[in-house]
Amino acid sequence: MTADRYNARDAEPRWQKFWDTREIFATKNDDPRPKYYVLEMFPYPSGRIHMGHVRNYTMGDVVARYKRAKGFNVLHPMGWDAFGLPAENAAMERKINPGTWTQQNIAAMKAQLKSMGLSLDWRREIATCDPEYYKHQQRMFLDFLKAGLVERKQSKVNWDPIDQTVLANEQVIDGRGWRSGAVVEQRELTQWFFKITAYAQDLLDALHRLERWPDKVRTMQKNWIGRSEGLLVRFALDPKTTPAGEDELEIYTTRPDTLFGAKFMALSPDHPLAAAVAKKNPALAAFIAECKRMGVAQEVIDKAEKLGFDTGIKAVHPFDPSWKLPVYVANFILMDYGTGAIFGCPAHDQRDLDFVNKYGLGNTPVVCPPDVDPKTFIITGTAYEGDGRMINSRFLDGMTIAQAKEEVARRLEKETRGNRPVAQRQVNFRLRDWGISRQRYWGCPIPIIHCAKCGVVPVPIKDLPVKLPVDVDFDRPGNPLDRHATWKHVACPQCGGPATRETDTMDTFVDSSWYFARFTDPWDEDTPTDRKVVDHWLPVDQYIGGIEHAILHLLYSRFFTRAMKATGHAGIDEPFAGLFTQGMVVHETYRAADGSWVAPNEVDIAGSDDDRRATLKAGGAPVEIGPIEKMSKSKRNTVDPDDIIQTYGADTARWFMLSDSPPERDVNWTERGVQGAWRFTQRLWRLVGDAAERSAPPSRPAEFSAPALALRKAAHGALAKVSDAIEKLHFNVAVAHIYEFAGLLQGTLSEAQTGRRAPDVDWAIREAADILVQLFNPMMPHLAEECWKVLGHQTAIAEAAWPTVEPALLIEDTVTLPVQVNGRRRAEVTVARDATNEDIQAAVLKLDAVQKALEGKAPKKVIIVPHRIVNVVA
RNA sequence: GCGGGCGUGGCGAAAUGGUAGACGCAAGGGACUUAAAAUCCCUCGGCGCGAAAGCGCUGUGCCGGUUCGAGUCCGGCCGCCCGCACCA
Repeated sequence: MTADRYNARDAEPRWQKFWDTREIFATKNDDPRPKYYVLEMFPYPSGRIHMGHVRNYTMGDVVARYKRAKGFNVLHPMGWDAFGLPAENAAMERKINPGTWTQQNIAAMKAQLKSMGLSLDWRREIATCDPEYYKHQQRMFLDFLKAGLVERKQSKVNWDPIDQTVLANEQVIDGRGWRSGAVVEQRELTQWFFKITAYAQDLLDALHRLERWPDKVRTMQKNWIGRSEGLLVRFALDPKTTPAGEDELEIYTTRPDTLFGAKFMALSPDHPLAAAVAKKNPALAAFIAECKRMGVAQEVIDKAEKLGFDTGIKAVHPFDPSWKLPVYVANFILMDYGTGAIFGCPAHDQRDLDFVNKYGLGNTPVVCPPDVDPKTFIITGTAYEGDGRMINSRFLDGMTIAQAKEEVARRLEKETRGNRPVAQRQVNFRLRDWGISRQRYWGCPIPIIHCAKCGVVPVPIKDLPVKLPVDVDFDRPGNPLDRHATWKHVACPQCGGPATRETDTMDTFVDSSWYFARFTDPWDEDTPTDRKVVDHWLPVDQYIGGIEHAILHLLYSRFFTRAMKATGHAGIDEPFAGLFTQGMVVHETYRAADGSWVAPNEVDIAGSDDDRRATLKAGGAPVEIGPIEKMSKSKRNTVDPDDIIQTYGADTARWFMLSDSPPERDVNWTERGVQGAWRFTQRLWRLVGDAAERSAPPSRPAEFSAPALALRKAAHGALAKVSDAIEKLHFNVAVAHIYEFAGLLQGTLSEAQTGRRAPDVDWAIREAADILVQLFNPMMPHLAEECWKVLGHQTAIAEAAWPTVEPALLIEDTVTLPVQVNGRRRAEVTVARDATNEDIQAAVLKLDAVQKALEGKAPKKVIIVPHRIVNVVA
């Protein structure tokens, strides 16, 4: 006999302990079975897990448990992305050491993850703030440096003068530091860079091979890399108008075909030629200063008007020495794309058109759209950027854009000035090198020593790790490493003289760019990876995480894996063979009368769906129900996973996360939905209990009666469908099939209750119950273990093999086909499975409904799709 | 502006070009109960006919097209969401 109610609070910790002590989820590297590596993006240890984590890790766990049952040696590890700014903020606010704060958070979140019943190999746990982890990262930094993949160079950065740190673009809001509120300055700083651009073409090309990645992510990366093919053109400058030493201007264009529509040239305010002219022209110097002050914030750019300043310089058209173009400095030209200079063709570029309309430079259309008379084609407020034939372009007239591009390139490549061709073809990328220097404490120290005599000296590998000092203070802004009394002062490894450490630390995205490789052998003390082991496990077969990492983390990891290959730390290019990006967890919002946000657990909801009313639990004041939005602290519409697990159990939370929406879409967390999931766990428990009371014959019956056979067919059909859905990560579909099958088994049980008990039916019921429990085991593992035991199994279901479909049971003797007449469904016909088309046609034409629909006409054609449909065409 | 995705009942959603709405939620009706909860059964896109079983028409944002057959493929609109963006 089983208890009436399933008690998750009792069962879940018990089974978690069981799995733990038996080390059921400990993965061996030398296991001979085929490998399967499933990974969810590891969390930042903020202190508490949130529902997004629950969704992410539940999906991964379903895959892990399913693949394990299917006979794979599954690697399913977990760790902590443990460096980052929040720890420093906590240090400042609460006077607690960032390391201590992080460790406390890890302990708390690990307990929460354990309460979810995830099938993780915790022996492989890593934290990126652990010197045992980051020493290997420092080692790879040095190897990358030796391989020419790391570079130190000056670059323009956002500098917060109050916090005295570099800010990422995302941390600059309306031109001000997000924390200090100070107006951010543009500074030239010397920084460390990973040369991701060295792999720009390869990172782009390989996207085509990532077939199990969402198209969306591939497209985003493609756009981010931003390849363009164009022409570098050297324009001669009219010496009469140009400062000494400057005789030409090189520009980059993807539209050399529009060269005869040129009206002006434009330089970036950061262009050296602009600086040269500004030396003798205070008005230009002032203009350039104004442009730089505008900054890079998105808001500013959106609103900024196109502004220019005429330098007085004239450039000579490459096809016509008598054609002179004015050279402007313009605020919309970026120094770090192409050459920082352009020629402007206003008729076919909106920005250029806006510019000439402001400065009265006019425009000449050179590409005429199809079906438009060139004589009447004029451009006024909107540039024409489409296809067409060349006009007003001398020798290009009549050509297509592609032909014209080619013709211009061919001619200018042949022409020379000063022994060099006037133009050359060039591929350009939008992608920039990855600046990894951060003026922060809580990150991986960059293992470099600066010596006045020897310059930049790598820390010898034997001296790794360069550990972070623990005795730091956060009472002032700025980098505590820089002002630490002793830490940075060291002897130069080369000359032994006094030297200082690099006090910048690495961007935390470096930490997460190789953790998936470290999981394969986290015990290796000497090297970042064991080549045999890492090449066995990688690539990750299924990676699961949020879309917010579509570019940064996923692109950095792709680069890092290539760099690891180049330096012998791995043998592959692509780290993630399969990628799945899950949707967010969203929830209704609530607002009190005074406009303040109210949390879901402070609200009572009454009324039906179309007339729902919310009131405060405390006091009963009315609450306004707002739109459904992403769970966030600011809107207070979060639900605490601990509360849900306490109230309903982890299995219920997991089930609901999977059941309601397709995994890539947002899921709306509702109390009703969770209750529905909870009721289903209880229903399964009762159902399995009832089934367990059937004493199945010890051996399989030789023959099955119709009801037994029907149940067996349903069980094996469900098995096939659920397996297929899990393979495709269609968890909501898998859940639906389980609901359906559970309902059917329940129906059979209550029918069998009233009738005479038959051994073959009982046998089929026991088989069906076993299959049912196996099917929901990946989603609700604790309940499954408990049910498995009730069904009399001696071993854990976590170690049971996935059941095998009996293919014969999926084949019906007869099939029922819908019959259409002229595409409208009129009847159905049941025929033998192997009936010939002639038989089917004869049977169909005999049907009254068909004859009626034909209205005496003879059928022209009868289309029979085997086992699918019949369509009679009259 | 460029790129990508989506649009199906009251709601979340299913549906290799082949019976649209599986499954769940909500709702309505019934059984059980002193009552409630829980549980079980039935109904559930719209319109119409019928006492009922059932039958007919209509229906997947809008307009066209391809096809024996379109939620699905193609073209054009409309709407929503997401990403990128003075990238020459």
